[in-house]
Amino acid sequence: MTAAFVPAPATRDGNASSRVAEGIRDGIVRGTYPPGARLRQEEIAERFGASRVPVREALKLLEAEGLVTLVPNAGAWVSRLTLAECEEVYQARERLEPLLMRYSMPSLTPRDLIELAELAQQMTETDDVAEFLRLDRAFHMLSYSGADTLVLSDLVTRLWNTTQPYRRAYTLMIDDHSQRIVHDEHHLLVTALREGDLESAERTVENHIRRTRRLLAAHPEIFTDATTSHR
Amino acid sequence: MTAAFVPAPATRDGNASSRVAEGIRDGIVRGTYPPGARLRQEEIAERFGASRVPVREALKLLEAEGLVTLVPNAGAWVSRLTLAECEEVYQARERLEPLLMRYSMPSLTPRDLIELAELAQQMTETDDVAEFLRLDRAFHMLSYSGADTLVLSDLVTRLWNTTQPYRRAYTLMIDDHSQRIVHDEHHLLVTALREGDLESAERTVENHIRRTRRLLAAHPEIFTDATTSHR
DNA sequence: CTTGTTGAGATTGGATGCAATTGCGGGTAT
DNA sequence: ATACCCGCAATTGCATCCAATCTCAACAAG
Repeated sequence: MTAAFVPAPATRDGNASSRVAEGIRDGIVRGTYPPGARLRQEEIAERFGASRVPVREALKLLEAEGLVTLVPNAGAWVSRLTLAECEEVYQARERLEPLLMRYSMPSLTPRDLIELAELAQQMTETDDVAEFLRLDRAFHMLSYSGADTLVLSDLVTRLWNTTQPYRRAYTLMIDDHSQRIVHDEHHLLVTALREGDLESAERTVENHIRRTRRLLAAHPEIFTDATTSHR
Repeated sequence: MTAAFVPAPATRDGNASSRVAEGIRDGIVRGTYPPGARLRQEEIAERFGASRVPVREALKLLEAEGLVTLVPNAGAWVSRLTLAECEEVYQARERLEPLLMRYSMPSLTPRDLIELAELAQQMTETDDVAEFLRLDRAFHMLSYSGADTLVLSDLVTRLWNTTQPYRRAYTLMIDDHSQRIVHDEHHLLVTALREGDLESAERTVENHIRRTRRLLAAHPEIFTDATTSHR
């Protein structure tokens, strides 16, 4: 028979619950759902063309990922981190990401290195915050793409996800000087990878994360939310 | 009014889904549900006196915790780790637990230290594997109990949970020599904590985990399962 | 003006029932 | 004997429905 004539409602792959979870996760990471935002089951169900049952399963999943805070009989909110919690995540990342880099580096191809350099370059050329964040994430994820790990890459991705809203808030207010340092660090990382200097790559990653952590700590106002006080 | 006359079915606190999740998690950690075991929704629902809906939510939660592997339209199994994945978890622990120790140590009370020494002593006196594992877990968790962290302690607990079945399998086959080393390491840790030597405490923890990782790697037969081939 | 109370509406939690998919066993052809 | 195919039982996925609980705004008291 010829190709399918099915309209393909654009939302037809995978389970409803996984689809919903992915959608909400995406919304949180992209900033559509900011920290503290209430997530109403019915609203989400309608948004994804499903009933409330798969939505609740998705919320449970995201709760375990740390992206959503569930209060029994009350509701679900996008998780909000305190500065202290955010620093915990960053400190965990400082220790885990160099390890992941160790797994990844040996398997990075010359093609990957070229692409990394391109991403780093593109980051210097954009003014759009969303684009900046997208490129930054793509850059680092690509630098870890050589790692043939399941647990570790998953873990790191999750830590990235939970802190993404604060990276966004922070990115909105950094000055040219700080931005320059970010670019320098990325360039240093690419260089270390190119030279096959694992030690240097690991330390560059660690420093990159540490510096961001300290900058976040210097801007506690990011965490004292202006709107509601939900957690 | 006087105390409630409700029969209290012993399963009456919290949501059904949380209760079920806790129950299954407990079963996996205690070894009741071994890796690879099939988890049938209806069976679990009956076991916990609930319907299948909260069971499914619990399974989703546990999937995100890494304890359960969900295959769409097929079923749920207790997660089975390969040796490589287990080593990933242990390497992550090697980096995260010293950090957690750093948070915890300053807040440990003299009472905690006494209890730690007691737990370490009790471990040398038991022959029962389940008891040994229980004490080991209690020992380490107590050593981290000073940490006023949410993210980090949660993370570490989860990593412990996912590898618990393999610790059990491994404990079943260690000789007196290896067991002696475990006790020595615990004693060293208590000493370091007592002396307030953070550096030493961190390194002892790291070494303790690293040694276990290497011993697990020396017994790959633990991971090649004899029964089914489900993952 | 602030704080506590109360009741209706909104929202979540869970059970049941049905459709969809999978896995498995017997049968058949090679 | 082996590989393949088909059909039924078992199991999962999901929508709907009802009960339980919370939210919130209006109101009253201090």
